[in-house]
Amino acid sequence: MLILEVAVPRPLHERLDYLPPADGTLDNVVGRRIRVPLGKSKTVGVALGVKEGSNIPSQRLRQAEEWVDNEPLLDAELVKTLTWASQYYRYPIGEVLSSALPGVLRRGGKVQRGEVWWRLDEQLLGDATAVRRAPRQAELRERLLAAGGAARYADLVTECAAWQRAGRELERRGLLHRERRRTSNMHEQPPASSAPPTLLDAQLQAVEQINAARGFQVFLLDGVTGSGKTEVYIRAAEQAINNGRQVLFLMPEIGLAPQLLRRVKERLGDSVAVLHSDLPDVERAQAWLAARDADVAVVLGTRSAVFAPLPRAGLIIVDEEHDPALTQQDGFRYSARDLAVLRARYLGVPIVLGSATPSLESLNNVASGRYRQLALPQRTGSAKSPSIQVIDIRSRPLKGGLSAPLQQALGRHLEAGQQVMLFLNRRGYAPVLTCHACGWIAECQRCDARLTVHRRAGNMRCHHCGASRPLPSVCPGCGAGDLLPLGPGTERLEEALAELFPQYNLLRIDRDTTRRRGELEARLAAAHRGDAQLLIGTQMLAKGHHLPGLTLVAVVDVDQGLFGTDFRATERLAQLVVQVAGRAGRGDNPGEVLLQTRHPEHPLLQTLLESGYGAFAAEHLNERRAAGLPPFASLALLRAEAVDANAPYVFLEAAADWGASLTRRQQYGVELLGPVPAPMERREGRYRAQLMLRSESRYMLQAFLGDWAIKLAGLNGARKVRWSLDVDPVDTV
DNA sequence: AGCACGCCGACT
DNA sequence: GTCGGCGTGCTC
Repeated sequence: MLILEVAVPRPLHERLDYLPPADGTLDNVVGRRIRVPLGKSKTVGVALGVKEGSNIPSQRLRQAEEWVDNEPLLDAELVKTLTWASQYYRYPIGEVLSSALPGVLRRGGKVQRGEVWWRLDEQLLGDATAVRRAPRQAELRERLLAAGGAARYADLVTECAAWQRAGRELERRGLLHRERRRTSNMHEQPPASSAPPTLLDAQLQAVEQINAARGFQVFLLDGVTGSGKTEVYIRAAEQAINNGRQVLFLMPEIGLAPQLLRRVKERLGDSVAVLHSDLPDVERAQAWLAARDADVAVVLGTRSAVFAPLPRAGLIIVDEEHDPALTQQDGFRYSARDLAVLRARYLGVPIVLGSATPSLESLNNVASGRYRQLALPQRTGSAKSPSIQVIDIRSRPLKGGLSAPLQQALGRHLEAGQQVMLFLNRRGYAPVLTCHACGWIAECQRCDARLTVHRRAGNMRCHHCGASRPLPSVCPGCGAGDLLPLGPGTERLEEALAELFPQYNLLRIDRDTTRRRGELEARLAAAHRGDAQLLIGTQMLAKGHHLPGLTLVAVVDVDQGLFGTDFRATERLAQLVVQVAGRAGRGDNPGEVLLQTRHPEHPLLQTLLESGYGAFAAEHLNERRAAGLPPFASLALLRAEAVDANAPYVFLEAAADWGASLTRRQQYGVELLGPVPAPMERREGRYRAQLMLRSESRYMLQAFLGDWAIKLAGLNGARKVRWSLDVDPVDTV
């Protein structure tokens, strides 16, 4: 008797066996969605195989209801990749499949293919009398005429929101028609644009090597900021597309997409699907299906786009490969970069990992010969590398966090008509509020953290749980006055700069000023136009933005990252400093970078400034080797949290005991470290602890996890905590 | 994850 | 006597 193996969206590590549905054959079942009964309800699963007979007693077997798809939605490669990911990250296969599929498809829905277009009725083509008295409608008609009579609805309403009503009105009068068009323009030639830039030698060589690759090969494109990595990606993509192949382009943040998207469309044509998790459900499904049907040549997206189907794959690109945002941090925890490499292998295509500050993992893979390095050591055009200097702020008076030398430098660049950027990874007005009289400090009730003062909003907020309280007017500790905000935040920085340089325009870019949709893009565009001379920002300003007028970049407080608890803290800081510095001097004028610190002699700063990121990385790799840390060892982290302070330990002790008994039975060479409290023990009212697993061998760690992880859910106390297992954790916090 | 089953406390 | 608390187990 033939049995169907189905992965259902439940936290089950096994597939479930079903009798085949009454309808249809059993050819080509893998990757097809199927409606099945489950417990009292029904659900949609994905068929993963057919087999003869089942271990489940036949009276307990239930019959699958019906196929959702006539042909596989997920192709063999994607099923293989997802199955591997489920095994490696120890996450239930059904949930892994769920996270790969856009919501609509996951729920068994079908999506209308193609996009909505608006087409002018013939009556309106040559004759404008019908819209004579309606300026919006006339405008829309002009726009559509210019596009040859029809355009994408989505493009039109983003261009001008008022056209939505105008169009509806025309539609009502039968002067405009709504229709669906499938993209199907995979080989449409891009519009002839301005001549592509001439490549530097190093860029040319990189492109040639990528284009010469036959089959799977990993390239690490190690290019200093401003060295033209994007141009290399585009040239390599161009060749893949010309060969009728698809390109997957991953980047850490969708905030970087608009600039890139424009460039990609300009050079590679309109055949691009954008795929990220903020997209409305239906659009996501359409983009996903467009990739699956090879209607698009380029799939551009954030980490979840690594699960886009690529039936005609030719090349994968991962930009900013070092960026932790490429790693999913909750639920199904995976590294999009690592899975992209796996997919490239399964698909037999080259993959390019690009960064100005490659991860130590990737550099080590270059050293061991697994990856091939493509170096771009020079900036393009006339841009020179910026000079980097440290300002020792010990015993210097600070105004809003700014030392006198920094203030002078700011004045100098501003007077020369240039832009300056101040980088401070701390939103709000001040990170601490204290009482001058009694030493009281504003703390979060639910986390081991201080409350940040947000002066403009008139409250104090916890940046870890989001709790908010009004700013007290007198000290809640002693009832006296004197409440003092300590330390700088971006809001305070803004205040100080407005006072110091009132004649210049200021633009602050952090999560507080860019909460609304499109606000980040708007502010970046304003920065680009030069509307503001002073730019203030957090982390989000550090990445990839090209601002030609910017000549001075200052890191207000480098020390924040210097003594982090995580073993990757120094790597992160080095990457941050180099990336931030890379924003300066990308036009014709040389850039200057200033770092304020209380530890000018810190070896990280010394190495980084004197010898650069490469030397830092080499040195740091040696330290990692000596300490037995990744990439010279593999880690997994079991986390647990609960309202009851003891509950995490009950569970983690049980897990550690179970692990120890396993290692006694068989020599896995896996060390169990802990349980220990998490670096911020209490968060959102829950106590958190963790158990670290370490092994010299990834293979042995995997073998161990195979035996160990499967039983975690059944351990003593497992149901009293929230727990999660993180394989290859990006941070141990 | 849902959902039911099951076994002990305070209510119409 | 029952309503409901959430601990435990199962989903083919």
